[in-house]
Amino acid sequence: MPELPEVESVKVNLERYILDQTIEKVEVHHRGLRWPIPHNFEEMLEGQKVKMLVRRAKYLLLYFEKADFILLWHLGMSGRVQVITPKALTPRQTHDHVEIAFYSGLKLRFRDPRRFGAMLLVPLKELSRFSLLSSLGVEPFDNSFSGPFLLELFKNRSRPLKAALLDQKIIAGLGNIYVCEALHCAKLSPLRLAKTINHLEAEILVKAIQAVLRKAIAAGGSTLRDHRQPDGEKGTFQDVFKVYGREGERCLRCDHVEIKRILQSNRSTFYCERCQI
DNA sequence: ATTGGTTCCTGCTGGC
DNA sequence: TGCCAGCAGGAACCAA
Repeated sequence: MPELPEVESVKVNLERYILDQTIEKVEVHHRGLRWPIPHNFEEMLEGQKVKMLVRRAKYLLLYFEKADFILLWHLGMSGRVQVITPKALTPRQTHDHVEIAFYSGLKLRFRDPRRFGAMLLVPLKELSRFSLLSSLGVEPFDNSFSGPFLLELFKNRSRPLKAALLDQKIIAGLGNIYVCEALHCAKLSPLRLAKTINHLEAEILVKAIQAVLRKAIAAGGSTLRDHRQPDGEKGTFQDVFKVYGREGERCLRCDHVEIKRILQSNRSTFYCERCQI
């Protein structure tokens, strides 16, 4: 489940391989992602030299040296980017929908069984008003993301903290795993309404979100099933989850209380009833 | 304007 | 053992 830490890890790993590399050939084997891959996709990308990679929320943005567009890439639920070197060329698998070959001999494969991912070309001049990006909320590591800022964002929000934190229009990049972990870290109940948190709690929550994300990025993200670095490495943050997926196990902070799993807007929330108030 | 519910998709799991 | 319902989740979309 690529959330901010997974996408950031993919970005950093991918940079090592494709920065300054020129695309020789693009093959699309399945155009039916979240939005259909346009028919000029291949010819637009072929010949382009990768200049820069940027992560925004859970999106990966590829900038090219001479193109007047970017490649906007979302890994969806099950998306995985695989780097293949000429020496280790493996056969294409069922859900490898897109292959990008570079003149260096390197090849990228985008594998996405559930096809919730997306690959779009967005003109640079439309970037600032492109709705998928312009509607995104604050980046958790942005300087402006502070306690008072979060308090303002949550003012008048009559939704549980869980739902508010998952909303990409408020804060960008958190998914189910890291919302659960951050709320546990902040000792806040996922059931609390966003508008009820006070100044101190907002401060603590901001710090908790950043701390959890920072640790997860350092661990290369969480590998539950699909997530891998482009070079094949797994993330390890799943080994230190405090609550996510730990229903019925002991809370690592209060020791003897069992972690609860509840459904909030039809999605699992894991939390400790005792220490998350 | 906000909020909650539904939907897309495939692979895995648990119950019978 | 085999089948199938149910679940997993990111986020657009729709309805209230």
